[in-house]
Formats: sequence, structure tokens, C-alpha cells
Amino acid sequence: MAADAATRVSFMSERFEPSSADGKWQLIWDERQCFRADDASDKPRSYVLEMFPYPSGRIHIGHVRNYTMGDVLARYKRMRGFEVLHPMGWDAFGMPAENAAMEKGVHPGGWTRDNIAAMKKQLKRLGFALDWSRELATCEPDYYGHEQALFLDLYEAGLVYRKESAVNWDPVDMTVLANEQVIDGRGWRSGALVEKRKLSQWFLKITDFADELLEGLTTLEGWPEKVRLMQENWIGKSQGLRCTFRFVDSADGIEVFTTRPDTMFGASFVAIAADHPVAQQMAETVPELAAFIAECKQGGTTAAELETAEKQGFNTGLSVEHPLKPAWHLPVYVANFVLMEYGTGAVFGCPAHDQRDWDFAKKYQLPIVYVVSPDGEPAGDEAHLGGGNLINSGFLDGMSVPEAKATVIARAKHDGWGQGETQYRLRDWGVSRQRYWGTPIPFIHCDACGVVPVPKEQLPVVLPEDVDFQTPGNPLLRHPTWKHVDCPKCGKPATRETDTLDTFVDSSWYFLRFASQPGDKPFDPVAIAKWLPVEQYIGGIEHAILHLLYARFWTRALQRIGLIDVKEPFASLFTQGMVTHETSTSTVQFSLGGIIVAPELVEFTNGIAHFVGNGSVLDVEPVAQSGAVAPYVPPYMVEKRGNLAFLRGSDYPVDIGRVIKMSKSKKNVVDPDDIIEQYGADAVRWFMLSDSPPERDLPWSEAGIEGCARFVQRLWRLFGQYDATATGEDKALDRKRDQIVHAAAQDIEALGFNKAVARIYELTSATEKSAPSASRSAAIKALLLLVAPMMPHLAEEAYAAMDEGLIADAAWPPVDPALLIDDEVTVAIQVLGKLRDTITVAKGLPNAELEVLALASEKVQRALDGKAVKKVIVVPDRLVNIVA
RNA sequence: GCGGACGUGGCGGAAUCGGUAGACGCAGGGGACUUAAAAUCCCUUGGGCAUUGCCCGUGUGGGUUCGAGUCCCACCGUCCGCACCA
Repeated sequence: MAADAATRVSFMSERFEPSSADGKWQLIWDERQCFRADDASDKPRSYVLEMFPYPSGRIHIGHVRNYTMGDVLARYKRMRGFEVLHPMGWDAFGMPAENAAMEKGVHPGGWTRDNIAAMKKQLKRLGFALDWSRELATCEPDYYGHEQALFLDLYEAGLVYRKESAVNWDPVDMTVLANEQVIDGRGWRSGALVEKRKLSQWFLKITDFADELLEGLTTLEGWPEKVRLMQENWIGKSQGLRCTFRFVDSADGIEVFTTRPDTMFGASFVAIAADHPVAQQMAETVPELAAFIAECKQGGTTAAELETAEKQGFNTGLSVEHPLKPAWHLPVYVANFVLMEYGTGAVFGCPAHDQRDWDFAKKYQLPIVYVVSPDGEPAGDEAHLGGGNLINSGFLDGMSVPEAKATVIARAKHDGWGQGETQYRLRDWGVSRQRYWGTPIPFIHCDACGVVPVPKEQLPVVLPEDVDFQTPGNPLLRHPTWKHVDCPKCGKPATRETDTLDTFVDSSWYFLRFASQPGDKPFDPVAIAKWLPVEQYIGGIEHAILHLLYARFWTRALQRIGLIDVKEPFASLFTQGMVTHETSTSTVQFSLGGIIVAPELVEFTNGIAHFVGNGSVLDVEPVAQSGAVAPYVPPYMVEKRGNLAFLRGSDYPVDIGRVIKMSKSKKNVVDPDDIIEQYGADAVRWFMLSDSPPERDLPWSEAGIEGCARFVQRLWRLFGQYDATATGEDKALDRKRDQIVHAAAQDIEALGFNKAVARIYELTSATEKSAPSASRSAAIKALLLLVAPMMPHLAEEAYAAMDEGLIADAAWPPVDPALLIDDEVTVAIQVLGKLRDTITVAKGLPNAELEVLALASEKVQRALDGKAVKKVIVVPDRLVNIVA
């Protein structure tokens, strides 16, 4: 392709101008559809994906970091000859749209679609190499309609069911939450204390996959250990014995689950949860117990409260038989530390080997019998939790803990009072939400036929747009016509399900829809097989459990019912750190007629503070004097002078505080649009990649971004010195060039962007310092290709002036393997492990010669000070250590 | 309480296998250019002593080793996840 008028550039201008260049190249990439993924391509494939955003209205700096990383990888992969799929979409259902509707009187759909348009524009300004032809929004019927179809498929396969259960009710968002969405007893979004309510709910049988999901973690080598561990803990598999403790002289009993069947001979009581049916029934006739149960329910569930809460019990007076020794009777307590939600809601207490049981036994003077001892002697003054051999346990005596566990389980099964069982912490996923702005659940309630699935040919069940938000609650319930339909089975009048799906369902399969977007079905299995799994997924650690567990589950569920042939959706996962920023607080406070004025509403003329609204002169008072809390100041109002900071345009000092996550309330947010405007997309992208390793937090700084913008110009000047006609060889520079090209490639593949950046600086300096030669020009060109994935606009602009075509279509520079190996090496000379000298020698010099050279060193001889050499250690090409 | 990650200059960090600690960037200091500023370029920058040079230094204390930021043990601190999970 010849350089045409649009792309022809010269280095006439001294400065690179992002304000004109950025938009120009973005348009060219768009017009030529440079980043459109070709399904039919026979190149090797690479699917690079970043977690798609919720369209809140504006992208934040965290998105910029996330998408820049993915973009560098995607562009790099393209340069390496891969057919790259790098799509973008919108996780567009959710509460904020409804909140906006209620607060501003706008429609959630209109609000969301406006936001998408605005954010898309912002993403385009950053020059991301995205395949926009595959853009999708989960709030559109052509997405959620297919989701409804998949939901029905899962229903048919028995993986969707409906049941009445106690659920987590968020009183602020007025909806149900899944267990994963309750954090410290509060709603993950609203922060409101969650209540328990009984409701009929739709559930997905994620527990059917508990073992698979756990096992699958071991295959995910490209995932951070931390995330795998978090999911493992969340699934919470534990193996043990489920058995019955029969009431004395009765056929009935209490079912108990334990992971320590080996300690059964140490049992001294049975404890049941306050809401255990036995306790509930007894409470009806025993007021003292009813009072105790009520007291248990008052206890808080936060970490601190649990830590300090005392173990409390209520002796029911009931007795049960010990299964292994029926003549032995144990008392039954209702205890505040037993949870109905886990296991069977009942435990047997073995004080010697469980700290909670120990505390409980001490309080209620119950026997404590050691049955496991590490060395044949009973342990000390607290519960012994470790291993050892069985004692005081009849036929188990002398066995190891695992042996005893197996023996007791076998005995229980043989005698018919229990069996081995695996328990999971994971619960089924409740997906019903009592909200409007979500995917309608495709079911119909008929008085005669019960719950009937919407026939597939009637999909999508479209969300009505004519709703009002004047009254709180779900507007679908109040809609005059929408919910009234005829029953698909019997034809009589029936009503639609008015709950919608949890938005985490929407994000559980979007990565499949990106691979292909047929109109008549959710996806094309052939395309899925081509593109999936995602080679590299990038997003925030906050989704370690929620989204990432749900997406794994959906993929496995769809695989089980035969729709796709993929088990794990994301081969590699990368969780990036946050962008942080220092906080600033004003040392003075402004007021007008006694009313405090926020710093943003202050402007300075000649250092005098005026109210922005009407220009009135403001009263200024030191914060320390007024005793008020120092007001936070947004970054644009802070002016640094040397080591000090002031309110811009004044002499009022500002205190620079801790570097923390950007948040509106701390006013330390920087807006991506502002910084792109000021420094250009490439400088912003470069900053996102520099300095901090990508998994760690990145502190935003004014000085840092300015440094990046300077580097953009420095490269521009260097690129301008490219001379295709230069002659002469600079072997050292050639070597450096290829070594850095090679190392930077490895860094990018390992997502070590900060290291790649450091190497690029290094090559830049070396090239600048070199004399004109063909080598120098080659180094400049290599540098240009090296920075292309990171600073694509600068790279296109410079490339247009020196070569034909687009850098978006250029290949990664080839490397001469011979140049990767140095022919000279610097060898460290140590005496007794301390560095005394270095010598530069030919690579591969034999050890004996190195030793001779080392001993010949004047500095070595001085350090030896006449002492006899005992031993010499030589590491070829690296080091000589002389032991004297 | 359980599990995990981390701790290196003024700051962000590098050191991939146990082998020259501090690459690279930011900030600081000095200088050149300029009437001046910006921009740019050069030098310098872990601490201490000092004449060549030497000593100390990767949270603390031990250990292994010819050699430890890296491995082992104990402790301190920060952050994250889970949590009366039987």
C-alpha cells in the first residue's frame, strides 16, 4: 500500500501534536477496519479480553489501565502474526440505571444508551485496537433474548429450579442478593444490612458443579494462585461423616455432620442451631428456650462481634445415645455458635479437639476427654487440633487420625447409622432479582398449569420501555399490560414472571457471544471452538469470586448440555492493580456569611479568595484554628512549588496526604478525558504501563505523566533523525537493539510492561548517544516498532514518514540470534565473597585462565594481603571468588 | 482465628537459576545554551569515613553457603481473602 495523502507525514514539525495526530489515526484505523477479527483466517488465533465495563457514563482511570494493558498485548500479538480477537461490549443492565431513572426522571434505557455512546467515544480517544463490529450491550433484546434461550436450555437440563427459601434481602436496593454478593452481612452494592426473607426464587444448580469447578482450578495454570485459592475456599469442600445420634428410647434422632469422625469417643455433648427444627418445636412449649433463641438471633455477624461473642448454650434436657456405645448418653444443647446453614445444623461437641467445643465445655462443666495425642501423652490446657494417635477410643486406639476416620466411617455404614459425606460451603446461585432493568426471566405463571416456560419461538421476552419510576419497587409489577399473557399450555389468562435475572448472568457468557453473533441462536459452536478459550483475560481482583466463578460455571453447564466444547473460558487470567492518587487537604477554610464554601467554589484573583458564584470576597480561616475537618481539594486546584503545595493561584498551603484509591469523596480523581486532552493518548497509555508492575497499585502523579509526555517528544525527535541512506556499522548498538527487542517481547508476553518500558528507555538512550550509521537507523526503526503497541499514534505518525503502510499492519522486528550473545563479558572478582574488582574478557574463557587473571589483579592481591589462597570458585562468564 | 501476598534509596521499582544490589523512571543538586524563561543537553545523587581507598547497607534476629535481596527458622510490620464452616 502506498502512503496516500491522508497518511503522508513529514518531520517538518518539531513537536509531535497528539491533538491532530491521535484523531487522524483513529479514523484511519476505523475506516480500514484494521482490527476486525477474521473468523476465516488461517493464522494462529489469539483472543485477548478485558472485563467489559458497566456503562456508568464515564470511563475512569482504572478502565484506562485495564484496557491499555489488553491493547498492548493485542497489538503485540498482531505484530507477531496472530489473528487477534479483541472485542468490547457493555455490561449494561443494573441498578444505577434505575437509580438515575428515579432521581432524574430519565428512562433507564435512554440513560444507559447515552452512557454507552459517551464512553465509546472516550475509549476511541485512547486508540484501542478493538473490533467494534462485535460490540454488544447486554441490555438489548438481541443479547438477552439469547440469554433467555440458554436459561430455558439449562431449565430443560434440570440445572434451573425454583424454590421458596430464606434469601438475602437488600432493603435499600429492594432486591434479593446471592451469597457471593453479601459481604460482612451487607449488600455488595448498597452497603445496607441484609435481612432474611422467605421468597420463591429461581436458582441455578452451581452446586452440581462444585467438584468440577474445584478440580478445574488445578488446570488453570495461567491464573494467579491467589484467585484459585479464593475460589477453592469459597467452594469450601470438606469430607467427613454424616450420622445420627438417636434420642434415648426413640427411633428419631439428630443428624450431625463432622469432619472429625475419629474423635467420636471424645464426644461430650450434641449441639444444635437455634433455628434447628428440634429447637423450634421445643420452643413452642418452653418459653425459656424461645427467649434463648431470640437472644441468639440478635447477635451480630461482623468479624469483631463474632470474635468477642461468648459461647452460649441452652440445655434442652434431651439425651441422645452415642452411636458407637449406645449405653452412653449425651446431653443436647441449643448453641449460639452452631449454624443452620452449614452441614445439618447440628454438631457433636468434642472439647478436647475443637476450640469452640472446649470453650463451651469449660463454661457448662462438660467432660473433656483427649482421644488423639501426638506422643501418647494427653495434651495441655487447650484443645489439641493437630494429628497423633488415638487413645481412650476402644477399638480405635493406636490408629492414626486418617485411619481412625476411615474406620469410623466404615463402621457407621456397616451398622447403618451414618455414611461418609462431602459438604460444600458453596450454595446454589439464586438469580431472581426484583428489579426492572435486567433480563426478564422467561417463565409464565398459570393457575392451572403452574410455572410454564415461555416457548422458544416467543423469545425474546422484551422488557417494556413504557414504565414509570414514580413509585419505588419493580415497575414490571405495575405495568398495565406487560405481565398479562395467555398460558402457552392451556391458553387461559396467566401472568409473566416479573423478576429479572441477576446481572452476573449477563456477564457469564458474553465472551462466547463475542466469538460469533448469529441472529437465530446465542452462538455458533464452530466459532466458539476456533476462538475459545480466551487466551488472556484481564480485569480487577474484585471479581475473583463473583464473576469469575459464575462464568466458569456457565461455561461448564453449557458444555455439559452439549452446546459448546469448552470447559474453562479463560486460559490465563491477570488481575491488575488499582490506580491510586495522593489526597490533598486545604489548611484553610473558606466561608461566606458564616456558611462554609467548598474549595472548588473558590477562585483567586491576585491571591484573594472569591466565591465563584457571585465574586464575593470570602472569609479565610486556618482549619487548625476553626477545629473543622480539613476539606479535600481536587488535584486541578493544587499547585506544586518545589517541595511545597498551594491552592492554585494563592499562597494558602495544601497538605499532601496518603496515596489511596481514587474516589469522589476524597476528591483525588483524575478524569481520563482531561489528561488525554492535556498530554495526548500515547503519554497516558505510556504512564499506565510505566514504573509499577501491572498487578500492583499504580500511583498517578502529575510529575510522572509530564515525564511520559516529554518522552513522547524525545522519541519524536529521535525518529526524525532516521536516515535510510546512512551507512556504517555499529556492532555494539546492533547487539543492544536485538537484545532489547528480544527481552521486551518476553516482557510483554509475561505482561511485565514496566520492564519492557525500562528496556525501551535504555535503547532510546543508547541510540541517541550513537553516531550516525546504518545501525543507528536500524535501531531507530526497531525502537519505533517496539513502542508501536504502547504508543500507536506516535508510531503511525513517524512510520508514515519513513516507510509504507500502517504500523498497525507491521510485523515485530526480527532478531538475529547471534547478536543475542555477547562476545565479551564482565566478570566479577570477589575475595571471600566481597567484590574487589571486575575484568572484561572474551565470552567463554576457560576457568583456569579466568583464575589466573583474577589472581593477577592488583586489587585482589591487596585484599589478599599475602594470605594463602585455599580455594577458588569460578562461575564461567560471571564470577571468580577467591577464598583465602 | 485460618489462609495468602508483600517488606529494597527521598518516591515508583529492577535484580528471571543463590553469583557485581539499586537497572529504568520520578524527584533533588550542579552546569551548558538563553537578555530571561520554557524546551533541550551534560554531570551528579543509598549512608558513613576518606588522600589512593575502606566500612556499612535489601523490615529484625539467627542459620545454611566460598557467596544470601533471593534458601531455611523465629519474630515484627503492612495489605488482601475467608471466618463460630463442625
